[in-house]
Amino acid sequence: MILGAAVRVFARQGFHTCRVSDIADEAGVAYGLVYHYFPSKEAILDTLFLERWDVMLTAIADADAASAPPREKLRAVASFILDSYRHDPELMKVIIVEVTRAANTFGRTHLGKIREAYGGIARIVKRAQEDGQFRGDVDASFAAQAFYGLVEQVLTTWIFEDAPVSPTEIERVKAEVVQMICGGLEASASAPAPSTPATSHLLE
Amino acid sequence: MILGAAVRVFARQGFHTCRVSDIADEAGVAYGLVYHYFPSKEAILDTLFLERWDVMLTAIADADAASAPPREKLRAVASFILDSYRHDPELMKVIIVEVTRAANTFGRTHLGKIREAYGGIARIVKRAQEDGQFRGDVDASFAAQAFYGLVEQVLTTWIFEDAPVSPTEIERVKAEVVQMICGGLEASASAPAPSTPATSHLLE
Amino acid sequence: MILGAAVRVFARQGFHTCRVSDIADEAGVAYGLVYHYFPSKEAILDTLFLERWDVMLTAIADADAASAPPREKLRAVASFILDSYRHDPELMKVIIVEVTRAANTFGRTHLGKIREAYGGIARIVKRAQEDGQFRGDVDASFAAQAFYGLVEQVLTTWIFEDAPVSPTEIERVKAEVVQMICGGLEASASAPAPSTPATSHLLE
Amino acid sequence: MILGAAVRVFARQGFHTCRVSDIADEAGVAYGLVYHYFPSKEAILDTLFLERWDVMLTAIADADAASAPPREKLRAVASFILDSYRHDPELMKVIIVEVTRAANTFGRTHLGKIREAYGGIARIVKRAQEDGQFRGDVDASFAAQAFYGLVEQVLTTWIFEDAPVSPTEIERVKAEVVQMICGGLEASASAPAPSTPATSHLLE
DNA sequence: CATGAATGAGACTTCATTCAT
DNA sequence: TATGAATGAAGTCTCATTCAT
Repeated sequence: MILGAAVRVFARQGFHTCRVSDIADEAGVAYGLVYHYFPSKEAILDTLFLERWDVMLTAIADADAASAPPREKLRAVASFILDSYRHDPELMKVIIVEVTRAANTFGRTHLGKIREAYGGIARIVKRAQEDGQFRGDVDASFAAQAFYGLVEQVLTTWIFEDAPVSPTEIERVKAEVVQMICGGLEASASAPAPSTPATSHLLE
Repeated sequence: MILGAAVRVFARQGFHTCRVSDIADEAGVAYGLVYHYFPSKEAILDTLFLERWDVMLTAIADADAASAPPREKLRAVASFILDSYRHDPELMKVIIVEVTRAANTFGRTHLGKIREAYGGIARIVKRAQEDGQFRGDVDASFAAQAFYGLVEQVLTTWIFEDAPVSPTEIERVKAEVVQMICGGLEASASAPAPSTPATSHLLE
Repeated sequence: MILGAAVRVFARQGFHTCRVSDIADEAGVAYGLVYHYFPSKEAILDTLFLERWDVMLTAIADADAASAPPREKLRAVASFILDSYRHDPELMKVIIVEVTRAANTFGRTHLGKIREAYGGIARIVKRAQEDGQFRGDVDASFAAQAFYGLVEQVLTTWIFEDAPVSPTEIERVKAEVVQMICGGLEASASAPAPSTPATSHLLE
Repeated sequence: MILGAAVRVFARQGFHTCRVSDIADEAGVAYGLVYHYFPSKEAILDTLFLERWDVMLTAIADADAASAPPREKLRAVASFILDSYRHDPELMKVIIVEVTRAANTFGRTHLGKIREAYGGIARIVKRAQEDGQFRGDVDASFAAQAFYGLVEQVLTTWIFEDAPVSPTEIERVKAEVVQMICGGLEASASAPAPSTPATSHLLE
């Protein structure tokens, strides 16, 4: 399947460094066939991103809609993203490296979609602030950036390490992310709360 | 000056999308001259990155060496990076977009240098944990990722917005970053402490 | 019908600029079917041309065979060609633009057929010269070129204008063509003779 | 020289059938160099056409401006075009086959320029009609089409024959063209007038 | 130092044609 | 008949890099 091959090739070589024929080779087809299904190399990446990102937007919305403490909502989002990485690290690498951080190319193209994710997380924070569960003196958008930035930084580190990440580590990081964002670093800060395991992720 | 022109062009068009002649045009010289000073297009970006990154590594080391509470140390680092952005947003954009997040190309080349920065921040955290000022149940490397990830996320957002950032906003964000990382989001967490203004940044 | 679709597409986009799939789309069939009826894209144009051109050769021969004054014979030929344009301007456009003037491609392939037309017209002139009705000091082949060149120039102009031509204008041009070729431009030359309407054309 | 090579290649193979590398090979340079001077293959043909066509427009205007009988003016125009063919048949072939008759591609692009030529010839006719030297019952534009169509038909025939044309034949044709257009075919029509040799042509 | 003509590998993309269904 | 997935040769164009001047 061409999309699958594209994910592997984009992840391995990067969008700009790979050729369309690399994708075709990886898929075991003639490269003309790639153009039978996609109008251009860029369209392949667009398709990959949009398909998966929309699932994530839904996951964020679902997390927000749940009747759970904010810690749990954020945990659900982190869980979703990290599980997505666990199930298809190559796709997540492509999305992060080639899209969400590519300010001059695809990032600009998909800026609206990317901001939707930030906005969804910010909404979770805002609601928690209104309920008095999160302190009100932090800008909700800023908090969303902290949360998302941390998760993407973790993924970026794994991406650079290029080594498989164990389920155990994934679970530990989920807890750490939530605790970090909610409780902060300082000794006087709140202690971590027990967590519920997440049940869905980006690529089930 | 060719390096300055390269910064502007890389920032505006991206490394892969610009041509060597674009840099030469921006610098007002013939493109052959670029090869008088640099062996290749890649070498220009390498030079840009290495020159500036080393200054940052020094700034992190300096912050760690100071006898100040960890909050202040982290604030100094955040301050340095954010002031660097304020003084040369184009260079910071290039470094972030084209190097530190470019897992398949320059990011891999400069992985060692990039990790040094994480390590420096982690050292600050570790020391604070040993002193009992930061809780010990958080992995110091993880905390460093949270801190650095947040700062880079803020910069990435500004980069995408492509709008000038006011000194006031920069200062506000410095405080928010430290408070976010140290105090966390929850209502029971510690209140923000007063801050000291930073005195140096990446591009003085 | 595929030939009809091909005419429209060749006329609209040109032979080299259209794709076989454009023809299939226009015909409302899958493009594989085109190859069921024609061995190649070129063969479609060959077929279009040959089918129609042979009708014209017959028309020229018929005109010559008639017992009529040379003016009438030439008028019959002009009439045939111009009426052909009126009834299917797209087909005539394709024949002229893609074949009779395409010296490097189809024009060369069908050179023999094209010359037959010139020869037929020249024969009409020659006979008129032998009868003393046309002056003898003009090369018959040259006269045929003048005649045919004028008609094709008129059609080319209409083709470029891409506007429908009224029956009235067609009739006027028929008279003008004959008068121009037979009487010339000069004031002392012979006056136009009344004309008989033509009864057949290339595409009845 | 690249333009010269392009003329030869376009003439030999046709615009659509040749590759840019054929032009480069013919010119004895790397094909990248072609793109150093021209932005595209099309631009080469545009340049070829426009450079030469403007010379012809000037020649037509000059002929019209001269104080000579209309026969002489038309003879000057025919002379110019036919001499142009004699001096660079390949260029004239390219202009006629690939531009002035290419209704779907370059002909459309340069329609304005092409019509200027028709207009210039029509102006000569119109003036002669006003002077009473040409009969007034012929549309001047139509007469221009007859004249130009005849000349292009002669050139097209030579182009298809692909054989060198002798100076003698060229001269004979000049006289025949003028006589044909001015005197017509019929026996009662005016006799040919003696002609003056032309002194310039498209490619001196 | 400085120029820009020249090179040519390499990328994307097109599309006529084949063929299994 | 009819479809459209699949092929791959071929073509245009880009651009990093070299080098004579």
